[in-house]
Amino acid sequence: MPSPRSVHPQDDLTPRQREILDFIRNRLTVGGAPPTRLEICAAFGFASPNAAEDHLRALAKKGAILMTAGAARGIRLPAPPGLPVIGAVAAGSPLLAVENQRGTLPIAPELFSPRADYLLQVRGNSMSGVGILDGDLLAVHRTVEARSGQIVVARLEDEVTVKRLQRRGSRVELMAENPEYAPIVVNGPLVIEGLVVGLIRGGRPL
Amino acid sequence: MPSPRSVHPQDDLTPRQREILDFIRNRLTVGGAPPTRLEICAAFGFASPNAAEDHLRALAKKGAILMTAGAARGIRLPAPPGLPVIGAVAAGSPLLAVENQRGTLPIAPELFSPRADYLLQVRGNSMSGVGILDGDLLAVHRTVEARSGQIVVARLEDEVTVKRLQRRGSRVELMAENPEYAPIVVNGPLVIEGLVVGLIRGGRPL
DNA sequence: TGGGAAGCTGGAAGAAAATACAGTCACCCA
DNA sequence: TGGGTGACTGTATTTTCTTCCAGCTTCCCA
Repeated sequence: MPSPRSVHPQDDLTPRQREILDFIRNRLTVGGAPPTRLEICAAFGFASPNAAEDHLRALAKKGAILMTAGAARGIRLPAPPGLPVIGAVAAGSPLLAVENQRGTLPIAPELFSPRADYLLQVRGNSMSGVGILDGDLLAVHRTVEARSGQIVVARLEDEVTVKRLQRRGSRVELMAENPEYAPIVVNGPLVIEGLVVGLIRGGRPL
Repeated sequence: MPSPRSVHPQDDLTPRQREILDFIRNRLTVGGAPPTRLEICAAFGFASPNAAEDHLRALAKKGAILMTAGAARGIRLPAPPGLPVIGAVAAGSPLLAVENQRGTLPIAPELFSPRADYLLQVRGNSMSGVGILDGDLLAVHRTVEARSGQIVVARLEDEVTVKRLQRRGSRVELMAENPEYAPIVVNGPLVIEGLVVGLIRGGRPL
């Protein structure tokens, strides 16, 4: 079995490599074309093009970039720039959620702050009070840290739900934003999957 | 006065030049980097790199592309691909609206259907019933045609507002989606500025 | 009817870029 | 106390790319 490469190749990069990758990303979005070795040298103060070459080799080996041999500016990003769309999640009374990627939308993760890692399609109207409606795509930042009052993507057993996190002392509650839905008092294992950092609605006239 | 170059530089291109431009656009989005002269030759069957060079010169002269002299793959697109963000519009009781571009967000117009032409920032909560909240960015498709029941950007005198259009025979009403706001019965001049085709909320955790 | 403009061929010079080879230095780890 | 890895310097070679030159054909239009 081949080594199970991380879903986020940038996770196992060194800090320096991450800097290089960020620079390449920036050049691709701002300038429209990937940098050359010499441009990387100029940006980081390297005296030798081989310093850049080494970094690119390392990034390519880790899957963070793709390189076209022999081509000028032959650096490409492996994943088409955009956010993966994850299948519907129960936002009504929690239903089974499938972590199944439906596709990709050409939206920059940096459009949101903190950066979005994926889009999650909402099912149900339990959060309609804060303008999250059935079918909306939520931009989610992957994290396990969430403060009380924030809207989170949470997993209870095998069910994924979007709710407002409420900590009252030791008690943890998941609050809907719709009077028709009662708060869920957590006593089983709760996993915070991420923080809701944005919302996209579209594809048809509203 | 210099010739008033069109806002859409691709409008006064020859069919062949448009083909070349489309190819460059495709390479930029699919491949991540602009093509070289020889790659253009290969794609179109040219025998000489100068055929590509001539086209690039023509495209640059017409403002459809920008070229960095001496750089490999030095072709760039003039407008950063994205949607202009228009300043806040009154979505409460209609206030003065400024058609002032604040900036640009890197979002593909084709993300919405029909295609979005600009983003309009909402002020007020008159449309909260359909999940449009204060500060949201609405994706707007520029059109004067709207059917009854659609959510439109409308101009009444000098005021711009977002409401649901309601035609009852000859009477035209602009309905809020919030019980605190009364319907507006239109008797003065009404201009439909566009159709709301999407929504983006972000920039901070919700 | 003649003169641009668009759209090409063919060739070639020189700059820009990729890439190989041979090292150095610091750090972590077994 | 090595040995591997990351992060570089310095030099050199080859390939890719840009860019220029000189021409050719077709079409439109004044």
